[in-house]
Amino acid sequence: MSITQTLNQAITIALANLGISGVVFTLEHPTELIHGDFACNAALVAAKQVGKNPRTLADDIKIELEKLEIPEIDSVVIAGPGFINITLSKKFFVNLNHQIGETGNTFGKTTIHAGKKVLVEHSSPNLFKPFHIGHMMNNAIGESLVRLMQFSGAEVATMSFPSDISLGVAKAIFIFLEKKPEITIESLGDAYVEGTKRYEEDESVHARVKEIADNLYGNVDSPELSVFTTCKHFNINYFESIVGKLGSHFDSYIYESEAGIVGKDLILKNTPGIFTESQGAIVYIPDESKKGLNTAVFINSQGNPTYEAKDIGLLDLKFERVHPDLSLFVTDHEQIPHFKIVLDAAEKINKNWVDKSVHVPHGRMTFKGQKMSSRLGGVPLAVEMIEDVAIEAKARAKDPEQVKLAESIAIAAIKFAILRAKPGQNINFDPETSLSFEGDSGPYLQYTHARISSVIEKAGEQQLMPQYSEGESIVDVERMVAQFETVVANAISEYAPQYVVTYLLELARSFNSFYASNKIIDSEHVEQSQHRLAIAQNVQQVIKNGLHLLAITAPNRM
RNA sequence: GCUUCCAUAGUUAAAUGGAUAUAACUACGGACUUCUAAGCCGUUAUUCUAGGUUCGAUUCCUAGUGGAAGCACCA
Repeated sequence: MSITQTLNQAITIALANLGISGVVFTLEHPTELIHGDFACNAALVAAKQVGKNPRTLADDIKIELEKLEIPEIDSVVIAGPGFINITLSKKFFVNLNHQIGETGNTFGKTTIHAGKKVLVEHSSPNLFKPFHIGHMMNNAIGESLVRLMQFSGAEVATMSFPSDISLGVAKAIFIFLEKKPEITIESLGDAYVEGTKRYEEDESVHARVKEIADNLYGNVDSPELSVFTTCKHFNINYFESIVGKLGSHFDSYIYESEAGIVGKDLILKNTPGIFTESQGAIVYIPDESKKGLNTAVFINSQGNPTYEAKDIGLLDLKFERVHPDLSLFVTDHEQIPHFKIVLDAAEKINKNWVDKSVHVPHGRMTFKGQKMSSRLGGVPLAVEMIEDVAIEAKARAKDPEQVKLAESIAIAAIKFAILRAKPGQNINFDPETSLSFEGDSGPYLQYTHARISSVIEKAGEQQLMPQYSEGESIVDVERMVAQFETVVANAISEYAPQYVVTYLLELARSFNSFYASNKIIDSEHVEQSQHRLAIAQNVQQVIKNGLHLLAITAPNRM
């Protein structure tokens, strides 16, 4: 039983002994450690029901709690308007130290989604546009959710949904067939931009582009299909090499082309019925009662499925292939209205899909105050940005060994800037100010980890082994370590990686402060030294596990 | 016009309805004959406006101001 469960139960019993039941109270870590390890608001919430002053009631609850003699509780203090502040006992910390040693890299793992299957779809690329820093934002959040879900006890499947087909792609293929350039990531991007431009300027190419689109949508054997397939494979390799660097792996892909076929079929089966023909297209008209939902085109007048229909197909394929109990998908928040409509329509086809799906929207990166758009040039590519930041990291390296780490430090700095914010929030991304190696930053967390590794290694030379001592008093860093499990649990249930980020910063700061004023390796005070080493080791493990949840590497040296 | 989201120090961000709103960057100052100075300690500064609900509001509700997004065949 976790400490939270133990305390919850104890408070419920204490309340029951006072004849109080049905009170919904919270048990949380106070902002300041001075207030104890846990704070409970039961007295504040129940005061009215009982007709007592909150502080008086809190005092009564305290007495009942003390009667229970819970070994994990050291003391109970009533503070402020009537908070019940609980400080944990030495026994608890001894057990915790034990637990961290035993669980290691899985310390912090919960059972929130135990026995369930969770699907996470993220990082979906457009195969004719290079992977830019907007994609990197999606990836950072998506990958962190994957890791969090793995820590939820669920079996996790990952998926990406590449856009391989659209009228825009047909335009790009048109350019490719005409110019036959060597396939590179640049030529793909250029063809996309040029195709769009050409289509706008020259109406005479419309018929040919439509023909290409039809052949691609219909999977018809043709020169365009062959070029298209080659480009697609090329780009998937490029995509995998980048996301691999960022720590992601995808168990499977569903392409828009597949989803389009399935989606179109489903729409047609439900027309008329759920969908309606209108002006040559097939549309979905939401019920009058659905305020704010607009009519959307699912199959256009050319007979091709739109993004809406593709998403219906995607839902069908996801549930048919993976059978998830929970299906998360991560996209830009500008797609919120789109998914509202799609899910509203989807609910009428298969309610199960909608009940089990959760859309996790993220903000956009604004860059030097301007919103980035991939249709315009000048959007920084992910690889370029990593290289740029890595130059700075290299400049700080003290030896050739460290130069090799530059890239992973750069990635840490970038990911940190993304993950520290609430996912829905737009991020003002100015490398000058947002990307830091000092203070609240990814490298700061990495540095703290590396520093601890170094200390523990040095201790080994002096034959000092980390060992928890009952005689040593408990310090703030240890109390911080005890909060990790709660933080992970909250991050999982709210899809909120920023909780982990904020917590790791506090933990690292707390440790660095401890480190600055306490000598860890000290052969004259062996017991104390061993105890401090045990603390260092626990902090190191928690930082490592926390960074893992953010998909940031934890180097042993830097 | 309709719908939705957002507004926190000079800047970038944090805060399940809780206690003195948390940090970092910047600026200035400081400590260290100790294990990694990408570190530590200190100083200054913040909830858009007006109401409401509540024991308690950055958080919930109403109105306003300012910004962003979506609103028929792009994704």
